[in-house]
Amino acid sequence: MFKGVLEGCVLEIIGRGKTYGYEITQQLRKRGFTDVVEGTVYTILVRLEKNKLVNIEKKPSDMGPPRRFYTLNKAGREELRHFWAKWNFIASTINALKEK
Amino acid sequence: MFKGVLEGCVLEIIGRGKTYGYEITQQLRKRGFTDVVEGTVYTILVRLEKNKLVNIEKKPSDMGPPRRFYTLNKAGREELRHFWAKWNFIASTINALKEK
DNA sequence: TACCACTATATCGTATCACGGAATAGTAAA
DNA sequence: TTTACTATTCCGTGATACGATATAGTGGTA
Repeated sequence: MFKGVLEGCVLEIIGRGKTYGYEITQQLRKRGFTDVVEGTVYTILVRLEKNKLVNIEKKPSDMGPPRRFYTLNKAGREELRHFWAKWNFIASTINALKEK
Repeated sequence: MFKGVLEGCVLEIIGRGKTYGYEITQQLRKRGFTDVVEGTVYTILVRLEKNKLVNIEKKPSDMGPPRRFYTLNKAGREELRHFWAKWNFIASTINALKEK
């Protein structure tokens, strides 16, 4: 029930525009997920690819090795919507438990 | 980072008064965690015991086999406080991501 | 009696998730 | 040439939770 929260966050970030693993990691860190490591993000990206939720484009970079750019496909956008619905449910359930 | 959310919920329920595995499961279901199964709760209870967060008392029941009643000890109450602090942080981080 | 429903605990195997570490690769600056 | 930074990949591991099943006790009912 509580699984895949980080995956949902990664989906959300990809949903905001074409991006790549390293940048996603930076984004997450900046946003409060301070101790997310690259390894974690890349495993999630591999999973997203395996589950066919993303399109991938490989482009050379002048700042290091080539980057793999991710965008959400239709299934990915659908999954993202599911994720937020699930999150809202979880958050309200737990907040209710907290308060009463 | 997202681990142990269900464990925290179990701690909260125990924190409200002496209770036992089966009853905890019912409570969780009633409160929205509709598909929590006994197996899951018992693994958590074993973990709480192993981590010395609870006191246990065994009492006969006239409604079935004897029950193992759990209460939080000092470490358990401390852990519960930690859990809610962590949860508040997670919830606000994710809600911030959701909104902007 | 035999069977079922409900209460209650325990245990085992498994999948998934996320972590941590290390290797590899590329560019640029010191 | 060494270091720092960007960037990806892979591998091993631990923790969490799920699912299924076994066991045990009580009470009702056919």
